[in-house]
Amino acid sequence: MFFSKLGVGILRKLDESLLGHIPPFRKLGRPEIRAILDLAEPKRFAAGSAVFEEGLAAERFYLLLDGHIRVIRTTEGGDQVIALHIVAGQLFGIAAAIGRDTYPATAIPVDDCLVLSWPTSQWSNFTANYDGFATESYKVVGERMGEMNNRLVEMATQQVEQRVARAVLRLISQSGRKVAGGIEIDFPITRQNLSDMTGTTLHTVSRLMSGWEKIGLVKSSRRHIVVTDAHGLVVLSERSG
Amino acid sequence: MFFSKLGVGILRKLDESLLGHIPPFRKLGRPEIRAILDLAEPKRFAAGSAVFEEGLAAERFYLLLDGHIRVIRTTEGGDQVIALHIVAGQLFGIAAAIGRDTYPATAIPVDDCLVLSWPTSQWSNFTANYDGFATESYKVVGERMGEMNNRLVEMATQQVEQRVARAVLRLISQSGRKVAGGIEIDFPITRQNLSDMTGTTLHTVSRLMSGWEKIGLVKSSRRHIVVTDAHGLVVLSERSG
DNA sequence: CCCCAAGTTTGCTGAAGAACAAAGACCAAC
DNA sequence: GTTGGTCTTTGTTCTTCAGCAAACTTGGGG
Repeated sequence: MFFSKLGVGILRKLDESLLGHIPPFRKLGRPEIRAILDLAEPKRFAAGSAVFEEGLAAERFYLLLDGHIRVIRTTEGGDQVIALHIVAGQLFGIAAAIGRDTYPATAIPVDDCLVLSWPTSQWSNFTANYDGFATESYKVVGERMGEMNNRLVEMATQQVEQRVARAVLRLISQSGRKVAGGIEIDFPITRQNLSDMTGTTLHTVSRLMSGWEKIGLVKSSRRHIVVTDAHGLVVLSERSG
Repeated sequence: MFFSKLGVGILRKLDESLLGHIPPFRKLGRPEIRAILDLAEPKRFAAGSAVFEEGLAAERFYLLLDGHIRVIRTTEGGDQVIALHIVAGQLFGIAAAIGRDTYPATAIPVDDCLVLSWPTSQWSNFTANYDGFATESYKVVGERMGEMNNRLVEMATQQVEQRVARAVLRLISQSGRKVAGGIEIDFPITRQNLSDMTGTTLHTVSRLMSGWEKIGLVKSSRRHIVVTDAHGLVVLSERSG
């Protein structure tokens, strides 16, 4: 993690290049980025401590600088569903972008996270005055919508094994790190988590993973998954219909 | 249907009040609405003929004036999933709003539909120059996202009976008409359609509906459903977890 | 170093619902 | 009125996967 060793204070003097390569800010000049940074509140979150919770007033919007965030919804029955994962460089909590005034889900850091945030009241300022910010933000909304849509289709048409395989593939494509012998998911993830992403049980996920390990598709240990044969997993995820 | 008896030509001289009560245009004055109407292409679609198809270049965006539209996605395996229904007064095909240049799904009229459409190139003009248009459009995006999210959670956590019940309830809330003895879904809908909305089979939906009819929750005939005890259906939809 | 909590594996059983099958009902067109 | 296509119902069988239960593994904290 880039910033793990740095104190939060350092952000105050951080070079404007910090945001310069992140899509929503890519088109901006240094003075503009400086202005944006001056309005930002940097904050560190430990794994497990919610950044914001479903239903609360959306007072701020966020940018994840480092770490991974899990966006979850909890049903009345206590079931948890993981809606999506946020990776470094992405905006989140942007309820304002879609005309909402409460957060639709809860954001939980999976590991130590470093985030910037701004008051929601700044949203219209950003979209109106910073070139490309609105466009990029809506593109993010579009991508998430597309992903949700795909998952909906999967849930409706695919078997558990295919769904779990796709979830794993999605994770390595969004947040994979090349390692010797394959690609690993670069944040801690449990069978329970995978089952919350796919609408199944940890038991079933465990059985599937064991099976995959036996035929050489993955290698996993506690809270840790390496895909050793991504192609094989793709093939499996497309089986049967 | 309001316009069923009218020719399309009449739109050319339609009063500006036509759009005045529709949310995205609510804040506009008559000259502005006139300008928008002048850019619009009105068109009638018969049930079953696609307005646009998944994957095609998003050359226009649409407003549904009358009728009902079903937005579907088709898998490689040929399975169909109904993503949502559009009712009169709603924008659709607004890929531009979320930074896409192709349509993410196919739009099929369920009954005879009357739509207005504009070239996508006008999108930035509308959002920039017409007060409230952007805000309302993004609110629509937000609502659809919320609905999809809810369905995702349902698919992951609920049983078939609960899912189907909720689908029916959602339909009557979005597109219900009060009739003697209950609320009816005011467009034709088959068991197959309901199963495409809930990820089950027409057989299972048929069994469920028969059961519900027996205990007095609904009354249905060919392509036609009346909910006679909405409260009972809500109770049922919340059962078990 | 040991303990404990969190995470994982595995076996067994049963229920939900899909798949297969076939007949019946309704509607529109001829 | 007849015919054919679409939609619906109902029965039976079979698969998948959730539920329950219990043991095992792992790694961090005291």
